Amino acid sequence: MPRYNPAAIEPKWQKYWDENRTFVTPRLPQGKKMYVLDMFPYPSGDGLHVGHPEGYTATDIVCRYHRMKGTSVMHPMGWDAFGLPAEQHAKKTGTAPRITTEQNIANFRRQLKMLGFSYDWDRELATTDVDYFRWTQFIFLVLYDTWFDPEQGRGRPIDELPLPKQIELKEDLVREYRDDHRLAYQLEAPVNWCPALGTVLANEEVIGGVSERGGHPVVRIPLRQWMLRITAYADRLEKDLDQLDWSESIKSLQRNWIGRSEGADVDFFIDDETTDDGRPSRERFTDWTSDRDEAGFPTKPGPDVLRVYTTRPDTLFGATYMVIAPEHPFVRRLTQPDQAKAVDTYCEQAARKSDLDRTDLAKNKTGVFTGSYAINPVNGEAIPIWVADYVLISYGTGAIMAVPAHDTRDFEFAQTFDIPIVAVVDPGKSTEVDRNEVLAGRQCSVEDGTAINSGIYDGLITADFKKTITTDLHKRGLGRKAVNYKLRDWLFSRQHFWGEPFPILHELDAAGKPTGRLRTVPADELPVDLPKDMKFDAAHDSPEPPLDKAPEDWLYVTLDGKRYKRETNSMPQWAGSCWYYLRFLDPKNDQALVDPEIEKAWMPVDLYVGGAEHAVLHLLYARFWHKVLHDRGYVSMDEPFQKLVNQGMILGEMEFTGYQDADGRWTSAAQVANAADNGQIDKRSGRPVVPVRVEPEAVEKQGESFVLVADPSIKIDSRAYKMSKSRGNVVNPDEVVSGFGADSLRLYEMFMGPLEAVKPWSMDGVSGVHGFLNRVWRMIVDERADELQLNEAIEDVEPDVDQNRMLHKTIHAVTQDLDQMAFNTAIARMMEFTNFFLKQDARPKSAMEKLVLMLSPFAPHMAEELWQLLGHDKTLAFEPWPAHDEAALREDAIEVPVQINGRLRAKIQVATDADAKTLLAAAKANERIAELLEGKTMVKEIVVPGRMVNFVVK
RNA sequence: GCGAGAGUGGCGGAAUUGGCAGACGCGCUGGAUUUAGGAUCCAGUGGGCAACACCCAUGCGGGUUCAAAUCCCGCCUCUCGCACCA
Repeated sequence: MPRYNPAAIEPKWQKYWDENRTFVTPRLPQGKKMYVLDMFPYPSGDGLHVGHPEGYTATDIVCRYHRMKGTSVMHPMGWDAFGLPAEQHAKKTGTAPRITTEQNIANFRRQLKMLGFSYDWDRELATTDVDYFRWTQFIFLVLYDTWFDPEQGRGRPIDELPLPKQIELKEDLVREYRDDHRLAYQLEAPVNWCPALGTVLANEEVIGGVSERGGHPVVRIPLRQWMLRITAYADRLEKDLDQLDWSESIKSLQRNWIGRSEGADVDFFIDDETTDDGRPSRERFTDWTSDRDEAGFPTKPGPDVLRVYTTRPDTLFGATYMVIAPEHPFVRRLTQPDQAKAVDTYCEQAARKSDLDRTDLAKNKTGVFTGSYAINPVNGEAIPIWVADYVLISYGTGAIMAVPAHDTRDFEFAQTFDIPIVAVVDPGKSTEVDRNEVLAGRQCSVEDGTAINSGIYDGLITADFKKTITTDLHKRGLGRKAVNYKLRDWLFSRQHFWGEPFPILHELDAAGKPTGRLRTVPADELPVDLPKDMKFDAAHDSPEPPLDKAPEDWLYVTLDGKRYKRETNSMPQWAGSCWYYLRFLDPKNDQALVDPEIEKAWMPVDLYVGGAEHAVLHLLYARFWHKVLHDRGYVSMDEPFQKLVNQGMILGEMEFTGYQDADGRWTSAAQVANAADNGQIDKRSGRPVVPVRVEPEAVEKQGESFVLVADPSIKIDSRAYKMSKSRGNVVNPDEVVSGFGADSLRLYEMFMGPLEAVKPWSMDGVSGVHGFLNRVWRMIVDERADELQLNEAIEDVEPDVDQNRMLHKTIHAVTQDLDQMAFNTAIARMMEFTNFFLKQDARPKSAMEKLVLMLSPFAPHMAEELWQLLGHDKTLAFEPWPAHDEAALREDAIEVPVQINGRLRAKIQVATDADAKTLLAAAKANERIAELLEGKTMVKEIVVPGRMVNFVVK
């Protein structure tokens, strides 16, 4: 088989690596270590997608490269295998989720092996393995057993939680107090229950009050849930980003999500007793302030105040009303009888809306007046308290002071309800707003500026004002500096079968009702496996988890004479992926989640590659767990992923789209607008049009855009779309491998462009790199012979100077590119090498060997085959990476551009090390330059040795 | 609206950080070989031009500099994320 035949050599070498256990990693690294991790896939029924091999090829190249540089490399692979699709499949077909999952894993494993990745398959694991989720459950117990000590800034065992004196000896109170501090706690939280689908939906699956799939009504009902107190770690999760080698854009996504803000908590006096006009009395307010003056600012607000959080304490004098969220506990209390009906109706409506609906209706502010007033602590003025759903109960204190002059939302609200607008910040000269309009209260300005209408604070600039007033409020016991986060606690339970069961038992009383007392399943009795034989209903009629219908012998447990019911919620898919990188290090350990010695030797993950879709949640959750495990002494470092790279999405092939109406008449793409019914119309005629795929031949570029060749007045859209089944532009790796081979697929995915960029697929591009591999093959192999043998141009001779220079230039460039993960340019370098040596009649064997070694991380199958042909009897996986020789790079002469007034006019040949003087002389001696300089006045001569010469003349 | 990133030939993309714009690949054009080509080889290929002279050209408009894709200012467009977070 003298022709390059990937279908034969790829399986051959895959078998070789398997049988020789080439990539099995030792327990502990020997010498320098490198832990390279891929985000493990969810093994869907559709199989691998060309997006998967992109990141996997990149990490495989890095691993193979570093092995050749003598590093101990850890490179495992596994499966994020819990998830809803297998459960839905079970409901439809009756096939148990475990069966479906195993089939899908087998398919994924086959596809990954087909691509020749150098994973240590002995470490393979799935989050659904009972031996694995035993430790996921164990970590849950750690979370349950931990409270966050804000003073030390770390998680500590719950029995170290200091107890307030008054509860010390009361068992039930102690229990409650502890439960209130655990990192894992229970909460009644609303879920989206869809009776028609018989399932609980995630927020993003509910659109406009109905399910995304099928459009069935969804109701929000409260359900007991498990929560994880990730907010306790918000500060560390944000700060520690600084020490990580992640792209700024991912860090900023995380920072954004955590959403730290600094401001102040401020108490506004409210009172059940009011004067005739319905406002709190002056005297009682004065008494309150003097009380506060003595007692200071209380940690928890009492019933006599409405506490707000603000990032703009400098605008306190401009607060003309207050707003509390419809769910605020004071709503009822503050509502005056004549407002009761309006407030009730409003709150009821708000309760029915999902968070999403509330924000969708952002355009118009709604709200109702409660009839009550609060007193602004800085100026003693009584201001009305409203209820409005633009204030969220889940952020800050669920109540705000509204400063319409300097907050756009408050401004809109105040305009709608005709509430006074008082400017307290003079924006000065501003490009954003009209200063006079702002001062008159007709325009809103959120900019910093100078304080006005603010009593003794007038004249202060915003930043100083904030500091000063926060200190003053604190002194008078009216407020305090505060920090808030957008990050919410993590809703950690799902009403699904196919997830990790919680190791939690609920105590039952004699009547079989829960007493509210919990008991954990002891760590040494884990795992809690899922019940084996469970029937699945296509839908069930209650939002309770499916495990509620588990067989009784699973569901009920009797311990120490007490009866318990198992927790029937299951953990979310995130749970298993939160710590898999630790288990890979020690996957068979049945004594610990990971042996500390091994953990210390291999962690942290030196390179983590995956899609940007996990930029926020997965990475945040995993970092959170890692920090808890660190605080509790299970792992040595407090960040798991040192370097993170996100591969860009691979889009479908470029498409040209034109628009036609029902009669087949074209409409220019520039004229197309979205119609109300999701369709598209011609803006001018109003006729509906439909997108039509246009062949590339029918299109040409004209100026900035593409137009129809047949009618250049018709503009055509050109873009690549995300691959999707519905668009029919999905590329299947199996297809590419059978057409071109795995090496071509790998090479193409790396050659497309920078790893992190979003890029469109092109089958022609695959055939392009396939052609390159063919040329490499022909450069080394005698294609005309019947037997596999070396090309007769391969000779056992020293390279000549030019050949040697090309060789070492290539080594130098490829090595540098690999260090920077610039795979596309590394491949280009090897193409140049190949183009050069194909023209050489004598190809030194040593040079060919070095190319094969450099190519091996990219196209390992072909490289192994050629390496063998070049006379080696074992794998090249551990051959030393070629080193370049600086001396070989030297050129005798170089070409230097000569410019006149910055324009290229000639190129001269000079010695490589020519100094400025020589260079200048050579430039002036050039015929063309001399001619052009004739009769001109020299203003300046710029000479950069080895680079260029520029004459500035008049 | 806020945040991040990006705009370079027909297409994907290079450009050692201010120093010859367009490496490498695709596509296209011409030629060679071939029964044939979606195989292989050779040559060409940013635009204008008879021209290898010259002019224009890195989203647009200014600026700094001997010199700008690269630095500064102001716009425009696209992609992604967040979205009433007080």
